[in-house]
Formats: sequence, C-alpha cells, structure tokens
Amino acid sequence: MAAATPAHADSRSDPTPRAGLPPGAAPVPVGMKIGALASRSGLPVKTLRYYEELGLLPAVCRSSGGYRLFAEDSLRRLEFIRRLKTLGLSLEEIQGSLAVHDSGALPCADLEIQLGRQIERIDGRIRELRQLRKELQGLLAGWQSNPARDGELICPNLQV
Amino acid sequence: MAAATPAHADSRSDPTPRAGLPPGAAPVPVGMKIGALASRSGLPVKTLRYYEELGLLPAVCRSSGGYRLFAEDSLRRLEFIRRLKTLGLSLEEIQGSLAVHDSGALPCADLEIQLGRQIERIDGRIRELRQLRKELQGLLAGWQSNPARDGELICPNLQV
DNA sequence: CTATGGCGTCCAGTTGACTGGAGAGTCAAG
DNA sequence: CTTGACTCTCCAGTCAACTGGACGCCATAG
Repeated sequence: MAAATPAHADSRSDPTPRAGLPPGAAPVPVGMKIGALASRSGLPVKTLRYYEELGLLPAVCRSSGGYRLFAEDSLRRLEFIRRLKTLGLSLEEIQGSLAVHDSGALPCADLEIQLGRQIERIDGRIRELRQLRKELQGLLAGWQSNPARDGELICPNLQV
Repeated sequence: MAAATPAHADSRSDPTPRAGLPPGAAPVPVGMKIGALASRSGLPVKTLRYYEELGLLPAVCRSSGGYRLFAEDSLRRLEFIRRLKTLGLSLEEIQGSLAVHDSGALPCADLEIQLGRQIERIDGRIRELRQLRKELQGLLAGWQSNPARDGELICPNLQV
C-alpha cells in the first residue's frame, strides 16, 4: 500500500470537454467533486456549497450529472478564506478581497485596509469591554452579599 | 398645566374586581395596560410582550377584554432588567435573578456570582481580542502593499 | 352609529455562518 | 440489477433579542 490509494480518486470522473489534444498527454482532470474538496480541505460539504452559493468559491463547471467540479486552486482559496476568518474578517469582507484577486490584481492593498479596519474595530471593542469591566469591578468592590432590604428595591446593591 | 395631564391616564379603564372596600377609598387601579407601561418605561410594546412571554415580566392579570394588566412594580422590574442588560447579562441570566427575587429572597448573592462570571467572560474576550490584535499588528508591520507575485499565492503577505 | 386607536394572537423576518434533513438523481462496483 | 456512496436542490432550524405585519377584537369619543 505504497501509494495509489487516494481516498477520493476522482480523476476520470467525467469526459473532460477538450478536443484536439495530443494523445498521450498527461491526464488533466477537469476538477474534483465536492466531497474530494471537502476531505482535502477539512471543511464540511455543506460549508463548501454555502461558500459557492455566496460566490466565494466558484465551481469550474458542472459535470454532465450536475455535480460541481472544483479546480485545484479552490484549496488555496479555502486556505485564504480560513486565514482571514481567523483574523476576524466576515465572509462578505473576504469576498471583497477575492473579487480583487479574481479581477487579476493582488488583494494586498485592499487587505491592508481591511485588516487596519479590523484593528480599529478590535480596539473599539476592547475599550467597550474595559469600560464595562471597570463598571462591574466598581460595583462588586462595594457589593454586599446580604444587604438589608431597601424599600421596594429588587437589589439594593444596584439601587434598582 | 400643573399636573393631572398624564399622557396615558389609564386608571378607570376596567371595573377593578374588588368587592367590599369602603366607599371613598383612594382609587386603586388594578394595573396599567401595556401601552402605559411602554410609555412610562420607554420600551416598545413589542418588547414588553416579549419579556412577558419569556416570563421576565409577569402581568398581574388580564382585563375582561383580555388586556394584560401590569402592576406598578413592573417599572422597577424593567429598570432592573435594563441595568443588568447594560452590564452584559443575558435575558436568561436576568431571569434567574428575578426568579430568586420572586421567591422572596434578595438576588444579591446570586447577582454577585453572575457579575463575577461576567467579568471573567470579559477578561477572556479581551485576552482573545488582544491576541488577535497582536497578530494583526505583526502582520501589518511587515506588510507590503504591492509585493511581487509569488507563484499561485492569493496574497504573498499572508503566504496563502 | 362609526371611527379611531389600543390591544390581542400568530407568524415571519432580522444578523452571520452555517447545519440538518427530505427526497431524488448519479455513478461505479459487485 | 442492486446496492451504496455520493451528490443535487430546497427548505428549515440554530443563536439572541427583538421587530414588523396581518387580522381581528375592545373601548371610547363624537
């Protein structure tokens, strides 16, 4: 069992629609089916279909049976998506960068802006959380677990 | 226009179902309708119904016409909810404290725990955000807006 | 009487990124 | 031919906290 036992050997799946190539040329598969892409990328099939539906992950074409066929570079695309997701970008933002890529340009300048914005969002969020933390801390500093009842107040510590 | 011009004078709305009270006693309304509570609390009617549905805001009873009637203390209850929401507690958590209150006890000890947990959640979240920020910062520190193309990489800066 | 407005229930939609399932078609192995 | 794995589309549900709308009853002013 040295080699030649791919879990999803999906090469010869469909009559590749090319004509007039020299016979004996290397077998160039037109694409992999979604299950192969799923197992190679580690993402669920459902997620891949969802990405395709959003336009993040275009399929090369459909097989005669209606199956999505993906190119090899779909894997790189998914890596790109995964990376940007871990950096906190939304799929919509990622789609923007991919659109730049698909237009033939490098998305780096675009991404620099997006990631810069992401830092700002994070800073804003951290500020909010710190403020909230401060408020909670202050509240708990003077907290009495068993205070005297204060009129109709639900919680005397909060004065409400 | 000194007084006596409430926007929603909903006192005499329904025949209060009490019998045998001394005549001449102060008019004690059995409750206010949802619109009155809405305008006095500043919350939308829809939200109040939603809270009631969740069990956060029990109505005293229904009028003969099927209208929810709320007690005066509903206002305090809503203040309590509002306050805890600004402190980041979920409605479910707030409901827990209200349940303690409704059982006749002070919710302070319970709340102390909840708010302590909230601080921990915040700390965790801040740590995550700081880590993410660091990663983004590091990435952008060496960022090249217009790098050379690197093979099939979508973004050379990210190496994906 | 009507007209108006408040209130009732029930159902659906919002946001984001999926996830689950039904029911049917495809395809290769045995 | 059958089986089983794989795939398709379409629809619904998840989480939270609402929000919007349709349709109909209730109550009161004129």
